[in-house]
Amino acid sequence: MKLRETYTCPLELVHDMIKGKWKPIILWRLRLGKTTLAKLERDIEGITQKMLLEHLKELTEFGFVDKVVSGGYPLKTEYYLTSPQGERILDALKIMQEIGITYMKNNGMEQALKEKGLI
Amino acid sequence: MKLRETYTCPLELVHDMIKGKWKPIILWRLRLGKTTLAKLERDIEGITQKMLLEHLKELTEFGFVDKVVSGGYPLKTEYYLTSPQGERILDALKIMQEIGITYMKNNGMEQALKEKGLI
DNA sequence: TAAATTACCCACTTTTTTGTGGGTAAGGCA
DNA sequence: TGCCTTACCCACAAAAAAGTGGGTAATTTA
Repeated sequence: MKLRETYTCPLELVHDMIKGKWKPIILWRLRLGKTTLAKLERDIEGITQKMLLEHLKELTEFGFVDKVVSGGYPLKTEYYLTSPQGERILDALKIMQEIGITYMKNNGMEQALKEKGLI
Repeated sequence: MKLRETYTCPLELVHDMIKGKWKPIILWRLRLGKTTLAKLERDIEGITQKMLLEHLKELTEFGFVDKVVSGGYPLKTEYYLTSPQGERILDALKIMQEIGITYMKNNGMEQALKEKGLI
C-alpha cells in the first residue's frame, strides 16, 4: 500500500494506512507488548514472513509501530505499538473485536469463541 | 468480499466485513442519516454506481446497513445505518477520523483540513 | 402508452494485493 | 574462521478487488 500524494478525508488516509489482510491482526497481537519478528510469525497463524515484514514496515512508516534493535545473542529486534497513535488505533480495533464477538454470538458461531476463551 | 466459512478471530471477521476501498467512506456518509443511492453517488466523489451498489449490498448483508423501499414518484429506496451494529462501527471510524486529523496536522497537511472545515 | 427516473445487474479488463521460492547481511559463539 | 540464528529483500506467479461499458425492471407522470 502506497499512500497517495494528497488526501482530503482523514478517514480515507487512515483506512489506507491500516488496510491489508494482516495489518489489524498484527496490531492486535502487538497489544500484548513488545515482541520479535519470530514470535509474531509463530503467533499469527498463516502469515508468511514476507507479508509480516512488509506490513510491519508500512505500519512503522505510518507511525503505528516502532522498533528497537539490540545486539546480543541471539540477535534481537523488537516491535511495539507507538504512543499515542498505535495505542489509539487499538481502541478502534477493540470496538471491531467487540462487534465481532456480538455478531458471532448472534449467528451461531459461539463455538469458535468458546475455543478461544472469548466467551 | 466473500466471508469465509469459519472465523476464529472476531476482529478478522469484522475486518473482512468492512474492508474494501469504499466501505468506510459509505458508512461515514451514512452517519448523516438515511439517504438514497443517487445522493450517495453524488456525495462520494469518484465512486462508480457498481462499486456503490456492491459495497452497499455487502454492508447490508453483514448487518451494518439496512434499507427501506417506498414507492412513490420518483422511486425511492433509502439506506441507513443499523442499530446497534452500524452505529457501533461508526465509533471505530470516528477514532480513525480523529487519528487522521491529528496525523494531517502533524505532517503539514492542515490545508486540506481547513478546506473541509475540519480544523 | 411512451418517456423519465430510480434501482440494480453482468461480462470483461485492468490494477492491486498476496503468495511462493528463492536469496543476502550481520552479529555472536565454538 | 566457519556456522548458527535473526532480520530482511527480490522476481515472479496467482488471486482478489476495482473499473468500464454496457444492460434490464419497475413505477409514475404526461
